[in-house]
Amino acid sequence: MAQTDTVTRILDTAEVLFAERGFAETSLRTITSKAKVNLAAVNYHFGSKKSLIQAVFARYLDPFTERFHRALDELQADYGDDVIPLEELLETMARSVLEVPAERNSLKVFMRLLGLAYSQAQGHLRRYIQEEYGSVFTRFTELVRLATPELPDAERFWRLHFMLGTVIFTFSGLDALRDIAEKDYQEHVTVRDLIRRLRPVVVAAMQAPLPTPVTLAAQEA
Amino acid sequence: MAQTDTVTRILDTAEVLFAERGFAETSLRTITSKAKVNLAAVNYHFGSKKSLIQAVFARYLDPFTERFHRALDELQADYGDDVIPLEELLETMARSVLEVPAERNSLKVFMRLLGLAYSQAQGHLRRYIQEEYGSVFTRFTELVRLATPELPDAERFWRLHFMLGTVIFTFSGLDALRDIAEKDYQEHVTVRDLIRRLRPVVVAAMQAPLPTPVTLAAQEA
DNA sequence: TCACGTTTGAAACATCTGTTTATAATCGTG
DNA sequence: CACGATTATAAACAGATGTTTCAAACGTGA
Repeated sequence: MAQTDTVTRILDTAEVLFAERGFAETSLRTITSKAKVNLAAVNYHFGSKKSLIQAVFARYLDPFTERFHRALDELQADYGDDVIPLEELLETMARSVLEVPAERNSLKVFMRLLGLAYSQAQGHLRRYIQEEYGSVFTRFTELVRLATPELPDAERFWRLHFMLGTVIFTFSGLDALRDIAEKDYQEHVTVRDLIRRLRPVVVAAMQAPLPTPVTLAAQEA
Repeated sequence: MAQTDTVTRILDTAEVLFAERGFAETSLRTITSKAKVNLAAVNYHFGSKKSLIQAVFARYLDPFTERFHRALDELQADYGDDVIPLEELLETMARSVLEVPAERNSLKVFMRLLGLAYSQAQGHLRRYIQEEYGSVFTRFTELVRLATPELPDAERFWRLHFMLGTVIFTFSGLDALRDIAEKDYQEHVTVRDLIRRLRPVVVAAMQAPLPTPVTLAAQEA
């Protein structure tokens, strides 16, 4: 099939270029020439550059959400009415993320794309992701709520986003950080290695003591 | 002075547009028309768009590094040969960051720019910031090393970047997150409020137990 | 083999980009 | 005031961008 080949070749090329340089910094001409397809092929198969960007995300997020949902199903089946511990939830999420690009060798690309989705303006992207994949995260955060009853809702909300920042930021800048780490500490860092380092940090962060409440005296400006 | 007025009007406009949409997505025409100055003024006063971007950063980072250096001086004077506790170091850094845009009301812009510096390609920017302002961070991380002697060097390196991600990500997406938080939890979140919430999380993350070392059995692929 | 829908190809389109040029206005200073 | 330098302005430049057009090539079922 010539059609499918062109489509996947565009997607394969686009995802690494987007991950490397961002969306606005990657032109369709760069993509199509590197992918060895005609310039018009993008607009023919995807309609527009916007849609191409969304398609790139869908190819990662569709399998991820499906796996993540299934993993949460199993977890809930195992625990029945018992509360699922926080570590289990985090572990399950990490595993679901890791499994997605197992065939492809590009977890890096996946995480970098997520980072771009947050940091780049691209309003349409945030809306698309929220609408298309928001439900998994709602389900996940609800389970986290049950696992951390001692946390006020607002506190848990912020801490989850703190940790989201940690993960996305780390994997987004992975290459640069890895270079420094390798030069300074002579150790090659794999993604699994980073996840091993992240685990205790994230758990400790979620279980940190509550902040001191603001006293009236401390309120100024 | 007409010159100074044009220069600052360009910088004032550029920094908020950059923060809102990123560098590549903000054209010089957008900046100059919104700033009500001539298009050629940017190239006349700054030389190029690249240099304008760097100038925007310099206007934040110059005062910050100066304050931060002075604050660390005082801290080291107070503690003499004693080790400065981690909390003090973090507190000092937070205070230095907060003081910079006190006159301007744009801590948000400051943090968002930092986020962009990391996430956007813009190789020249990372180089510029590293060369121009790397020394303060070296000094800071060295003090953190003394404050956390139990951490292996590589572990501390990664944890510091984990926390950098937390902070930058949180403040970068502050507006969006604030909207959600306000809607869901009926509480208005100020920047000082967020810092109050961040403190125990960051401390707990830095002091989290060390990750379990990789066993030979667990090594696969 | 023919006809038809799908896919490719090269070229052109209009628009936007950062930068430069040449001229005019403005300012500070003697 | 007048002169020289600095700054502002409008116009043009060369190149890149996403998108569209239309003819050619292709694949497939009759």
